[in-house]
Amino acid sequence: MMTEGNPVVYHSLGELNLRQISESGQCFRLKEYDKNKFIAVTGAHAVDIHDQRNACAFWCGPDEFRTVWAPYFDLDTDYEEFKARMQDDPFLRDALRQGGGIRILRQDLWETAVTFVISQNNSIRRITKSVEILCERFGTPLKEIGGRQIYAFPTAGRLLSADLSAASLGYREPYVRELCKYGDSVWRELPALSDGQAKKTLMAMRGIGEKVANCILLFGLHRMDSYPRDVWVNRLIDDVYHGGFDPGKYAGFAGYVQQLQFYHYRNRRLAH
DNA sequence: CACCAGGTAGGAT
DNA sequence: ATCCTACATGGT
Repeated sequence: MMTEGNPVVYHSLGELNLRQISESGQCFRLKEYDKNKFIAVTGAHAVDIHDQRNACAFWCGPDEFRTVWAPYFDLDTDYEEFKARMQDDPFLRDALRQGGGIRILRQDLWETAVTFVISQNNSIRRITKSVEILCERFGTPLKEIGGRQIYAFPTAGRLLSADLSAASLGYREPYVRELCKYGDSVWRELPALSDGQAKKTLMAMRGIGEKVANCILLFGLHRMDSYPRDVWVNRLIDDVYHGGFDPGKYAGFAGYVQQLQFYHYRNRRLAH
């Protein structure tokens, strides 16, 4: 079914690594369901991707690849120059060696807003679990991949009238419910706003502070200058840079630098 | 048992 | 403006 016909083969050559992205903490639904086999979901689309050595096989038609997945994985952006400009920093050189296949995804704005409101003072494991429950219970069924039924991320309307207790959102539940009450217009208009205006609009919503707003700017609006500071990034700046790190040095891709730092530092620390 | 997790709201200073 | 703390839940 999902694997009939031919996949679109993208020659990633280290520029796209799905395992690294799935472990990078920027998204909560890119899942390795089998060795080197991933399920990606965005909006009303889901796809089976087989990540082999230097190529990713996307099991979808060329039109869907071009209009949905290439944009989602930011494949039309050239990261080479970003990488070149990090080479003078030893920590970033290491981070690139470990996470050079990370990209900044262009995720659905609504989904990004909800998932990062859930993320506050929470663990990636629990966020992922909560999001999975929300999708399974309240999302539209899309298709089956690897014997699993895949669901879309639920709409605001559906979540508003739902019993969210099974997702164990804790004290964040009312924040999510309040988010649902904003009309679609807010989310439609945000992409047209400047970074500053968009951030201000987001931070006026309950449950969205500076850090979560920065995550939504980066992962939901692809504002590459946004540099979210979570506990790990703060720790890392303290530890590796002795308090002196200026993301302004990386104008135009500071958010990408942040992802690499987060991924590398966190993995290193969790390794023992 | 204490402490932590991709923080923030609301109140006190 | 800046500092302080309670906050649900599950894992270590």
